[in-house]
Amino acid sequence: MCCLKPRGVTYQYALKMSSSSSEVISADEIKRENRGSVKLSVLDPAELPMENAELLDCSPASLAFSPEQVACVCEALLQGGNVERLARFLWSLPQSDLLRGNESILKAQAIVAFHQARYQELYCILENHSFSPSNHSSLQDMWYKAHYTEAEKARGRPLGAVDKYRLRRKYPLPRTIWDGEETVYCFKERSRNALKDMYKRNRYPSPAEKRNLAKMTGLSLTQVSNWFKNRRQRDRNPSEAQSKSESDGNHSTEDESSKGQEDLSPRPLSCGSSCSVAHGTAPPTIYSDGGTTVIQQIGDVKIHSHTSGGMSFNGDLASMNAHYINGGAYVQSHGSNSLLNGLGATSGHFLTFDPQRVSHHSQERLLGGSSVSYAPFPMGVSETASGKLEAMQTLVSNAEDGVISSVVSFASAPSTPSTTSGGLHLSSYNVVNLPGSETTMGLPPLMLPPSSTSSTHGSAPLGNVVSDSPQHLSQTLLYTQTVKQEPLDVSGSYTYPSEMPLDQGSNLGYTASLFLSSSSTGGSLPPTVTATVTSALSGTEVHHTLNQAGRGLQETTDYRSQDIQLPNSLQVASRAGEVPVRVVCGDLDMEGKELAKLQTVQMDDDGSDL
DNA sequence: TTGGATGATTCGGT
DNA sequence: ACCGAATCATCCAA
Repeated sequence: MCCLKPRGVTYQYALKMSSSSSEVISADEIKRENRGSVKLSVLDPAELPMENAELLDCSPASLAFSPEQVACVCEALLQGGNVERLARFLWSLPQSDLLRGNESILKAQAIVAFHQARYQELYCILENHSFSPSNHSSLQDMWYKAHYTEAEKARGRPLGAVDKYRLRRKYPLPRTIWDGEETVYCFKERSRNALKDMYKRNRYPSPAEKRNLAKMTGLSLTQVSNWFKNRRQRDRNPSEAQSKSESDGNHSTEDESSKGQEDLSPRPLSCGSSCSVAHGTAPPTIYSDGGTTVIQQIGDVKIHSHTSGGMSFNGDLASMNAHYINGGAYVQSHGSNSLLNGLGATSGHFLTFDPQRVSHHSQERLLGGSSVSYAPFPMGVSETASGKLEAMQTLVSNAEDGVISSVVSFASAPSTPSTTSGGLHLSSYNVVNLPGSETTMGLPPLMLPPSSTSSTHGSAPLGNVVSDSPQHLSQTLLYTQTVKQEPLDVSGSYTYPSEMPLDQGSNLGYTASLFLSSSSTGGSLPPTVTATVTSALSGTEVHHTLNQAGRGLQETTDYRSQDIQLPNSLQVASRAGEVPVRVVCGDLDMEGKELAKLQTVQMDDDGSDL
């Protein structure tokens, strides 16, 4: 083997070859030209410095194309759009090449079969070989068009939209060219859910948010914009578009939540549509639903947000539990209805508050920067709830054009539910989202009216997280984040991490719990952090174990759930003064496809791969 | 076949 | 450029 080193053959090379030698129509011809004056010149001559000499010295036998080269030529001809030439090229290939199962060759064969109306062969190819997702779209089109064409020929008349719809039902896509995810009106369910989720939070997303949404959903910016425009329009005019559908009770919960706010529109709401359910201050409603505590505040909420120990819930829906274990002292709230208690992953708590509505522009500005704080739980909420308040969380969310950072602090809060002066233990553990991590957050960013942005008590600046004393033996941080979206959601303006995929396909919403535990290994070894994420819907658990510096991510269980998503970057620090531990959870996409790509990496305490 | 649901387009206003 | 309103085209389930 001498010439035409596969590694030297690039796609560009094939393209150039194809375009520069328009007469090349078959492998043999290409080979002949190789021997002649037409060189298989790569775009970068330095890549094959001896190319000409090698070519000239090659024996005929050595001119056989490698599989990569064949695939490369196929791709080039495919892109060139000359099916006839592609057909001749395939025809000239030895059977052994065709049988290799190379995807490019298979795709080329499929296209040729389609254009030559050999549909059974096309179906056979598509049904019996798995194709990469990048080819799914075109192959799906081919699959349907082939069936359409067959049906049209059989009927002798063009097909109508309904005819095509029936054919699609009759001949569903094979899983070899379809990821199995249902698409309705061209939008995948997950994309739709992402749009709905964003709409709940903000009916008027900023351009940056639209771009991010488009990226997440795989839709174009125009599609995203159209979706929001249509959505707003149809929320505004339910009498026209929805009056009938309302009567049959077949509306989605999301739609209902949108309708609930509709009389208050036009009113872009970055804080969530629930803001508009009612005005005035109303006591929060607390109810429990199968172990899920739901607190709902209708109307404006201003709860000692500026006093020490005061609590300010500005997200419409937020639920967190914090449990603090230190030296064996486990602090947990009590009472079945208490907030911020319950360690179980399935004990979701659901808090809903309606922040004071603000003007359109103010709302939009919220996305550009806000500060939110969770203070202890002293007001009526916790009074109604029977449980003690023993955990405090503070979350600060700053968003600037899609860049959000948050700081969450946990501290032992006083068990006196009605007081607002509970001591804050700022030296306690912190969960910190890295400031640079775009809009992905480990904890839901909450949005506040600008008037409340100053309430940040209990929040620990990032600097406090960084520590210099990594030796806190036997310390464990256990942090639980539980988020549950209820079908009765009053508008769901809860601000999920923008890239957290929601499973709204079921009315149950989802529950995601995050446990981060840290235990020192003693001595100079950094602590090990284990993160466990549980989806209440699927019951799937994901464990992450990593070393102190965040080096390496460990997936110790399969990640079958597509209901939840870890934040891209979550920094977990032990007590102030300790070296922070960073959890990098990978860049997961909405489709959850990347989930499967996460590799299991066993990490030793020192961070080295096992 | 029908009618609601939904994405896309057009148009005028800001 | 973005919005709302009106409308169209298509999808889809009954």
